Amino acid sequence: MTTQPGSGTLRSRRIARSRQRLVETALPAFTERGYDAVTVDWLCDQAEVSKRSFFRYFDGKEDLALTPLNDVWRLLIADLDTVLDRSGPLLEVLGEALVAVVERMPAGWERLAVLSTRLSGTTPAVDAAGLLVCERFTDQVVGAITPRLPGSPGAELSARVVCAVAVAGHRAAMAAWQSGPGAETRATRGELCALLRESFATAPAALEIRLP
Amino acid sequence: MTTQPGSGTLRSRRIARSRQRLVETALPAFTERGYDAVTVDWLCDQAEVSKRSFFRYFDGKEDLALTPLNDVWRLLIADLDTVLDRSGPLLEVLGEALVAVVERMPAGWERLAVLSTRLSGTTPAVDAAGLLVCERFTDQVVGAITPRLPGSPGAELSARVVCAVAVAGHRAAMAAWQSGPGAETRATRGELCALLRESFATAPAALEIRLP
DNA sequence: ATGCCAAATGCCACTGAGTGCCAGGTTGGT
DNA sequence: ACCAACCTGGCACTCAGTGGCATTTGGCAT
Repeated sequence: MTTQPGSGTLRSRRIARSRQRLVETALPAFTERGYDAVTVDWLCDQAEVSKRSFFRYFDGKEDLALTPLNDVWRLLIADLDTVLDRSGPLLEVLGEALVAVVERMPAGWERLAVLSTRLSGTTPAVDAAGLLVCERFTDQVVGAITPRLPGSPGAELSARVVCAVAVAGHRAAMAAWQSGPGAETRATRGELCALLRESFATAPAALEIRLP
Repeated sequence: MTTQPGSGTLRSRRIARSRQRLVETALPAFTERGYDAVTVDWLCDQAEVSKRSFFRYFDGKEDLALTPLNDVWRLLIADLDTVLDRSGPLLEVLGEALVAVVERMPAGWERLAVLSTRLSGTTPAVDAAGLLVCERFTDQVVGAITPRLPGSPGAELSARVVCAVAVAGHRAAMAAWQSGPGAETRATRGELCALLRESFATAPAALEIRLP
């Protein structure tokens, strides 16, 4: 978790700082020396955390690599009940909520998010883990939405389809954002939000696409 | 690969038989004793294949577990150029091609496909690997379609969205198919194709879904 | 301040996936 | 029959991830 310093108990702040230190160490190292070449043992050494604690903080090496991205989804999941109280097309609601969550991420999130996105573009294991998190998000949405749309047959499939589109839009936006020149230092949150809005606005028309 | 016996050279038939033996051994074992409890070493022992060869036949343990499902996507990818020569809405074209590929799978495919689907429902690592294969399918479609739709801006995003919907429809259909009573022995290919057609037909309307 | 308890930590040994290397065997073509 | 290419098995190795347990430490009530 990318947590603001100074919140919660001393204990939880220590944990947050350790996690933060690991992420700050890992992402640049992965980028420079390659994901496989950077071992968990080395990272633990650098961040002065025992390997055992590492696996208490993160679900695994991929989870560490995806922290900035996963934080977004986790936060969105945490807010789901509030988000789904709004009315309107589900895809729009999810899109706006996603933008809102991105805007709420802590300062400096951009730099790590860029590295994380690039990493999932180059490292299949990381990409797979990221897709899994998105799928879990979908499950949460389905679980939260079915009771809200009583008696509508096929609501589950519809929710899944909408989430799939949302995830695809998110991935496309992240890919475009990350690929800008000098993105690792210059990519701004405003640009990302604009890309996200654009993806979500364009997506519905995509189903019309025809082969000539 | 679930390959028909008797095709190709002696060498490739040996390989196909070894792969087949591994899959036939693995999927029931995974189901009965649990994915983690069944080790690669044990499987190699059973199928009389060296561990070294195992990793030459499969990309990993997950790839083995997903063989029946992955075969479908791989075959679809192999046929992509032919498939995309048709005209009409991309989603429909992909849907029909998917059904056609399923119908072409070798006899007895159903039994293993059911086990494989269940496995990805219960084992996150397997599910993640499955999602990755679908994502690679998407990449292939994007790569094949961009040159065919010259000068249409946003064609890439559109293709990705359509593939995401196709994948979601496929997953929903497989989940429904596999969950039928006694599916491990009684699930028929006809049922699956019907479910697939239904998913693909219903999907476009899903984007209209609204919150009250 | 003090002392207790639950939670966090570190350490060590262990399992299991996956790989590099190489020597020997099999196959298919000529 | 022979050769080159490819396949195979075996072995040792790395590294991710876990179980168990003794120890520390922050939180909190007194």
